[in-house]
Amino acid sequence: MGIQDRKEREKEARKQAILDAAREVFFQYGFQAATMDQIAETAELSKGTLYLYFPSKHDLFITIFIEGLEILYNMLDETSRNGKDWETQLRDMGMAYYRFYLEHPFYFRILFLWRHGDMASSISPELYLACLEKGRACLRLISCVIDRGREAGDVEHPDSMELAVVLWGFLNGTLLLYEEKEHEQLIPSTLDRILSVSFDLVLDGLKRRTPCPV
Amino acid sequence: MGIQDRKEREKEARKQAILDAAREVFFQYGFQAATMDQIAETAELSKGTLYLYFPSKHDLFITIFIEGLEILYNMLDETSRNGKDWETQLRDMGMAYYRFYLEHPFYFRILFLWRHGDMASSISPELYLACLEKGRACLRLISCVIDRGREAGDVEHPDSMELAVVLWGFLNGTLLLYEEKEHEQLIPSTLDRILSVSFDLVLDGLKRRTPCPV
Amino acid sequence: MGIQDRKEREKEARKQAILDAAREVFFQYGFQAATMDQIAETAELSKGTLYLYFPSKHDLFITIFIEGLEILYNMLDETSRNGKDWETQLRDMGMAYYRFYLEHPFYFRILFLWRHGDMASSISPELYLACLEKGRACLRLISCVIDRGREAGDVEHPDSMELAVVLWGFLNGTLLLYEEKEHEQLIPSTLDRILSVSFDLVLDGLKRRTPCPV
Amino acid sequence: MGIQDRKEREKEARKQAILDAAREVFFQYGFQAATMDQIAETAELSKGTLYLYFPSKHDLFITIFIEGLEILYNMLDETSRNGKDWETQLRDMGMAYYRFYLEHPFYFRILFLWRHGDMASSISPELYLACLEKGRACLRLISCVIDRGREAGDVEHPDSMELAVVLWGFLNGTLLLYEEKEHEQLIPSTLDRILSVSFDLVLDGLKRRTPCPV
DNA sequence: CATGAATGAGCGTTCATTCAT
DNA sequence: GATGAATGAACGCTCATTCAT
Repeated sequence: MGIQDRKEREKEARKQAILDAAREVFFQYGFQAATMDQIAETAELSKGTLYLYFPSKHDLFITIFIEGLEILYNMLDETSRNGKDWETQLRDMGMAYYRFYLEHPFYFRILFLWRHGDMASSISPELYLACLEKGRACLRLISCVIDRGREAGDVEHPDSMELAVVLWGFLNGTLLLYEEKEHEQLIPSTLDRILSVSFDLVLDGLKRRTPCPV
Repeated sequence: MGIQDRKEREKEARKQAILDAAREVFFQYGFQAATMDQIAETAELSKGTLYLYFPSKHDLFITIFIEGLEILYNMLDETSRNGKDWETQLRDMGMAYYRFYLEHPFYFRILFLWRHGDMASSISPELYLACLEKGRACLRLISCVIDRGREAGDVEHPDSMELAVVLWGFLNGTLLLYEEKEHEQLIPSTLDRILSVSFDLVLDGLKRRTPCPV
Repeated sequence: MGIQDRKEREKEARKQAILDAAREVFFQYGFQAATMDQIAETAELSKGTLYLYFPSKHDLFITIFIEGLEILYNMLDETSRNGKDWETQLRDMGMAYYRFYLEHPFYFRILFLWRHGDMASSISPELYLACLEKGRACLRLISCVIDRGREAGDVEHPDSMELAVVLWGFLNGTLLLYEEKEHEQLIPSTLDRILSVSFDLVLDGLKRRTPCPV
Repeated sequence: MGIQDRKEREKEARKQAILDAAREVFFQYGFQAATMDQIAETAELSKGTLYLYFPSKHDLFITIFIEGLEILYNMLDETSRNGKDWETQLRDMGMAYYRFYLEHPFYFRILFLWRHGDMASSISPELYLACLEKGRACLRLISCVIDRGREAGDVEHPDSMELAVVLWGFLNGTLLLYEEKEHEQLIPSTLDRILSVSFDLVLDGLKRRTPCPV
């Protein structure tokens, strides 16, 4: 029985080696510019072997894509369990996303920056669905926190999932601004400051506005 | 005398025909995947003719890119002159951007979605600077409106350009969410609703919060 | 009648303008790399006009080629009339060729360096024959001088045309050595010196060797 | 063990097949006019395969070029060891060059006839230096023989390398005359005769001229 | 199972030549 | 006669994928 296991393990190890190489190459060059030759060489494997483990360049890429999604999800998930009040927690989750952006800039780029063309049509349906579901899960983590705000009476808006989408878009858009090569010449402020302003603004906007008497 | 003019007009018309074809192809496939063959075929011209009017694929693309930038700028600019109070105007400008997105979705994609690689290095410096300046001009339009809010004492934050960047990023991020092919399965709401929520939230967040007495 | 003449003259002038441009461009870039566009632009004429006066790029080139041949011929011819003794004259003609090389290096290159591929097959037969005849004429000038050496009893070899060919080849080969980009690294001497050695050697070799008595 | 060897041999064979095809095509058309498509078709391989074995058209060409250089060097080198007296040996080396020309006319053309443009700039420096050094080595072989003539007191000129260059140029120039397509109509003698005359003339010119007493 | 040699369609760009005006 | 816009066949080179071993 051990033989079977070992083979299984070796196979998995090989797959990881390929993924490691693909990650490195995709991170450095992006999807289009990366070549299977580069990946094969980096993995110290033959090009043919790549196709034994992954049916296409697209699939290889989407696997890396999902990795990033999972890392992001886990960072958000962990934060969502920190037991703080909803407002602090929401801000923490924003910061967690920011940390993801800082610590895994290449994953961030792959997830939100590089266009994937008609990738959807060229990858297997399972992978496609897996991507979707993971994205939904991230949004759910956020909407849960907002729900707590609503339960506390701090948030008025009735649909917390909608708010989650809005917040997600906000943060994303801000980070993306800084991904442009020219951002220094376009934006007169650091990302840190801009994000700080964003958080304040969003949280203020989110909180129920009790009309001031008089 | 008419002959000269007619020739001029025909030449311009041909240039437009090429741009029309290029727009169509770039819109459908993006910069990388589009080919000069496709553009030539779409324009019903030979490939060589393309190079009579545009020195390279990059130049063709950047011309389309700038078209989009100008359309967007003009829509924002027009709105910025509508003479309404700052809050309404800011909302109107957001809606103008939204209209741009709705009416020119492909331009939107070209401007904000598709990565342009190191396009900067392969286009003429003048074009590059023109692009940057146009982008800055858009941000200035926004910051001007915010300034009016500050002057009216409604906005506390001292740096209106920073706020403009934040708002721009917010709106962008939200729109981008809907650019994903899978958005229907990811987001449980229409873009209309999401944007409405966004505007409310941002404007509420923006306005000076006079601490409620008591 | 004057009108006819003027038209004729204008036509000739146009042809010369084209040739001037072609010469400039061919000299700078060689046959292959030169383009009809460059020539047209240099001539300040349209590309179509070039084809009105010359049936092809090849013909244009061969016309320049013949120009060079005529210059060379005239320089040799002039020298051949200087009335000096045969040995001095032969040396003078060698020097004339060297002067041609120095004063018209681009013509030299066109005549002896740049390969013309199957140019022969793509130009008109008349031009082709004209080239040949001019080349023969040059050789005849040399053989005539040698004949005088034979008549003077200084040269033994019976066929002066053969000797002319040999001398022509000698000089050519020596000059060609210096046309290689790398000649400085290959040849440990200046062209002046090498040619001086060559002339001495050839003239010594040419002169009848009366076996030394004893 | 044999498998490895066989693969190695097959690879080498393929490389040779490509070189054979390239030789054929370059010989027929020269560097510029030859195309990779032609070479691929001649080799009965796909174009991509060519690039598996040679990184560029230039490299393919320079490999053929060096082949020719080595053949020539070896023919000269072999002759330089024949132990005969210097005069006979020098004549033999001339004949060896002539044999090279006769037996490898296309290599001759590649080495001395076709311009290589700025090939120097597009090949690796090592290859470039190797070419130069091989050329120098050929000249050295000649100068060594002349040195023996000087030591024997038969040659007066003090710089045997200079003489070697002169002789090399002489022979080259003569052979080149016969490379012109039109040589039959230009030159009234066979190459054999012309070379024979050349050798006599050069050797006579080379030998010390003891002034005839009386 | 792993290899890596082979494929071939495809790319952006060039340029001699043609031809309607 | 003169124009110059249009052509289209090439070109050198790339690279995702296949398949015999």
